[in-house]
Amino acid sequence: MPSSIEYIEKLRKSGLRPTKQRIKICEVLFNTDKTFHFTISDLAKMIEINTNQKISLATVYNTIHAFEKKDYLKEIAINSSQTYFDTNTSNHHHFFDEKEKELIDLENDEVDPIKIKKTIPGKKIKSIEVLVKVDTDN
Amino acid sequence: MPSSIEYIEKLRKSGLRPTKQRIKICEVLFNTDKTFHFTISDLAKMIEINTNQKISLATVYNTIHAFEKKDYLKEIAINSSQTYFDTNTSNHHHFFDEKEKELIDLENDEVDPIKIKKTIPGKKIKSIEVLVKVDTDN
DNA sequence: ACTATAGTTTAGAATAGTTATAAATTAGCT
DNA sequence: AGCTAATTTATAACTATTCTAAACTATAGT
Repeated sequence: MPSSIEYIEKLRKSGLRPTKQRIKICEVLFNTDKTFHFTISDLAKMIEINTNQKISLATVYNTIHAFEKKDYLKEIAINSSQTYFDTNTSNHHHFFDEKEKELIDLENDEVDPIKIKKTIPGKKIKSIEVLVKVDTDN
Repeated sequence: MPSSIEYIEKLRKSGLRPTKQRIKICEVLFNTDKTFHFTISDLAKMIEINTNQKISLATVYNTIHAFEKKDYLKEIAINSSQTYFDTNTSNHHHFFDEKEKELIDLENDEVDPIKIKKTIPGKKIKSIEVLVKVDTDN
């Protein structure tokens, strides 16, 4: 459970000025043992609940994009009307329940290693993402 | 290279009335040996080029969704500002070049079988999609 | 063939998520 | 304290997509 001083350090180290908005967003995202998935609107609600200080939606977007660029967060590849982010930045995959719009982590060691046999001339692999769509069992 | 009569049959068989708009869209999508990837705006451009008859954008959306539901097409899970579709409905995966916004097929037999070791109680797997993000090799 | 009806198309409005703008504020230097 | 560049902010703009409701059309039954 890092303190705000640690977030200030973390932000500074990655070249981001530790503003009170960024520190607050760090607290909302990282003051927990478990990682989680969220959309911008989820996050906006969490901030509103956790705080008296209001953060503009534009700032929330800016901050999340900055955090993503600095690898505090990962964007998850699904198409949904909203973009999902993950505070778990380790190499891992996802289940997605389209009905519940719910994401569940699928750790790397829960999937047999993905071996890609095809190569594309002039291109190198940057990431491999597995999305397992699930449905209610009936 | 199916003829429009074959598209009429195909549409009827799946319970879709063979309107001239749907037949034209079938021609644009399926009158080719190779399958391909497209966005709605790609498709709208292709229709404009291939035809004198104008098709309303709402109809293009309606038709693509109807075709997707009938498994003429597959939607590809990536997050991009636009949704991608694939005329290749076989079980397969994709490379995605984020810079070029280009998709490349990765056939099922070009990836070692994906074995998911985790299960979610009450949920069953509907699909497994692998997205390999690539970057210019340098 | 004619008609009724349900399905389809259409233009345009509405919606929603996201990005851009440009003015006000703030962090961090000297 | 004062300067400067980075950041925040409210709001406008943008864009992909969906909705609406009126006009049109395929087709089944007569």
